[in-house]
Amino acid sequence: MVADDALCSVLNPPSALPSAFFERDTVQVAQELLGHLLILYDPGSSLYVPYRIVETEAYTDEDPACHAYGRRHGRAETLYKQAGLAYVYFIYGMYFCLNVVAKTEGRAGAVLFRAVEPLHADYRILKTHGPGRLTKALGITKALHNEVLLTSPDSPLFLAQGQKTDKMSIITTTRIGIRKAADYPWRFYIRDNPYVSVK
DNA sequence: GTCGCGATTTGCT
DNA sequence: GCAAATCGCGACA
Repeated sequence: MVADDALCSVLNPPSALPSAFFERDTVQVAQELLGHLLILYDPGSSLYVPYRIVETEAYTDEDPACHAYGRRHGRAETLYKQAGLAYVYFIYGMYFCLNVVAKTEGRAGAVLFRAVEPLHADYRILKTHGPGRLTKALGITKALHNEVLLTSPDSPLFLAQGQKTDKMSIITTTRIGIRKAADYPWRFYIRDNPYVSVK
């Protein structure tokens, strides 16, 4: 467990979420990731920088909008591999999008990170509302594609247990920026959080 | 405030 | 050739 406003050192690393957390239904994982933490390790200061996950979307192999839909090769191959891997792709000629593979055995699927909230004051100036801005602010590139997002302190980026607040309520909507399966209610965000990309 | 455009990868038609 | 899980900027109202 990490104090929400604290940076952690290598001597006291945040506890990563177990791989079993991601070996479940993709839509359920997308919902439950809200309130948990994305931790970025800064090698310069040897500190872990925490961000609260405030907005996610789910994509599965039965979903026409998913890169794995009807296909099992190319970049989408990662979506069939083990849960907890990073799936990073380049889009619109300019932006990266960060996902974590989350699905039951034999399936394919991932959760897209659309927005995070920097928990440490020094990082609150970053623009992290929106999948493109988020990856730009955190320096996430295709270099992280296929990296494991579970182990600390080996991974530069991983997911950790957050403090769930009693009053955190979750809004469910349709996903942003897609035409296929535009009616699927698979986008989730924390109500009233200022870092959510689109209210 | 709202609208339209350009950035220029990836993979499918 | 073109659409896509996007964003920032400049034009106009």
